Amino acid sequence: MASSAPASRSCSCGQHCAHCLEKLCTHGIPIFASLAVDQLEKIAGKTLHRSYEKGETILEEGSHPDYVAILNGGSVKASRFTADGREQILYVFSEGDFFGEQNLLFDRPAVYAVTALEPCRLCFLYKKDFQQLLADNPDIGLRIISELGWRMSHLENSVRNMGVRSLESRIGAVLLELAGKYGAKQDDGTLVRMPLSREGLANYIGIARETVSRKLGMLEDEGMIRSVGARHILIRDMKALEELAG
Amino acid sequence: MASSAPASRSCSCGQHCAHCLEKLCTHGIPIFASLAVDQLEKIAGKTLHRSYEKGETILEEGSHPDYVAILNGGSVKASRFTADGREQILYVFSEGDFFGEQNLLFDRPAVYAVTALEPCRLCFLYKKDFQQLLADNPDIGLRIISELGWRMSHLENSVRNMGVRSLESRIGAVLLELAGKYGAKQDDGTLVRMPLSREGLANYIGIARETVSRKLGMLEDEGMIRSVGARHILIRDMKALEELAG
DNA sequence: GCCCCTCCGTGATTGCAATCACATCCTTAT
DNA sequence: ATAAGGATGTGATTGCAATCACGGAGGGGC
Repeated sequence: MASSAPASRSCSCGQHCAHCLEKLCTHGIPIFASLAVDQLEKIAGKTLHRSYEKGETILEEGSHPDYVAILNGGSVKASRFTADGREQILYVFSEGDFFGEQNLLFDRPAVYAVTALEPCRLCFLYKKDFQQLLADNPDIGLRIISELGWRMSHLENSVRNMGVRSLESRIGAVLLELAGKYGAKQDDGTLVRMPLSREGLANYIGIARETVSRKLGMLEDEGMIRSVGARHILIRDMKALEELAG
Repeated sequence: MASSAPASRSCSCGQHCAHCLEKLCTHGIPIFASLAVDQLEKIAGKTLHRSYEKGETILEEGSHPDYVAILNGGSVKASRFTADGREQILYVFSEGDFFGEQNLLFDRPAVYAVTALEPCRLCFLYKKDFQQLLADNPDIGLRIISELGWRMSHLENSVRNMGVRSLESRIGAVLLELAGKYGAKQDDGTLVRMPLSREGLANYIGIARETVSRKLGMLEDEGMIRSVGARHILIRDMKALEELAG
């Protein structure tokens, strides 16, 4: 894993131009937001990079990764499996998200598998460098706590939603979430690029694939949304959707 | 809230005897584990203390507490409510657990209410003091990350379990969890003091109260457990229960 | 162009847990 | 002790989503 040669990321133009910043893998990552450019470059120089194709496994359940992985482009899913092979998707990560910090800092095995949902790029920061970084910048610890807090909010929402009976509100909630991450405003509504297939959606909210189809069909009949191809959904009435999601 | 006068907690015997350590509210709290005794005393001197009766609300959903609360004895539940008034319990906290750190560090409103399940004691550490503490001891930040990691594992488990169809395994999982926190080994099994009523259990795992009764009855018929009064359950066959929970 | 394979929608059936209704037990206050 | 109110067990019924089964659509490779 992550065995391809790391491209040097230091800014070759001798200045910190926008162009080079954009190519810097540590740039735009929330947990590194407090670092200065030269620090970003220093860290970037220590990372390994690798691209993954759709469907490739990045991290296996139960493994002991010795790196923090930072998602630099594309999106991945993090999922757990039950004994009888059913998948429960816990998170959909996209650019700027990270994973593996628990395993690295506290030597716990990974409790979920991470799989690419589309072609994506990751950068890996290894244990020693990450710990050094944390020691030098206590601020990063705070930012990690903050990010974990958001992630917990998300899970708390999931648990709450799954405890409720109404399937519709769960569908609504997940559509809103994906709209926030992958949606683009248009004249006639918000067009959402769906990183998950219908089956993926089903495994994300914990219901059957067929039920997802049926409920989405109902929402479409009501004029709330409209399917656009297989991988896009247009939200026509955001307000109604928000009300549905509660 | 927390308006009763704080008792001074510094060690009056002039030495760090076991007796006084036991009374020190900061002693035995995991996130403070790396602090020396004099630091523990210093923090303890800055805390406010208050006791709560069963059923009392400690923290309301949506409020902006400016303290971290550390549970010093007893147990509490953290729960969210749906629009139609249904309760979903997210956590059962007991001695040594803390809450409120997200609200305090990042000024986010509390997303769950916290209510006493039995008489309990809390100590409150206010914003300024907590931030100072974090700044002085970066180690505490790491310990918070660690604890949040465990809490996330718990939620990830909950989501996974709720995504699975089998009610039995969810019941089994929650019994195991409570056994770990409130269980005592005996000759004939593990006796678990149940902090939650049957309705509480139901709201914890997201199913109906009646179903909890029925499923527990089934487990009792199978000889796996035995109800002892209303507030205790004896686990007679731990192995079978673990298998059930997966 | 064609085939193959995966993803997706839809109908019919079934099963399981929510809900409703009520009797009983337990706790607690007076 | 006793009454009152809440918590709990249990049966009957119902509703909703899982499952099963299949046809169709779309997309990628050759």
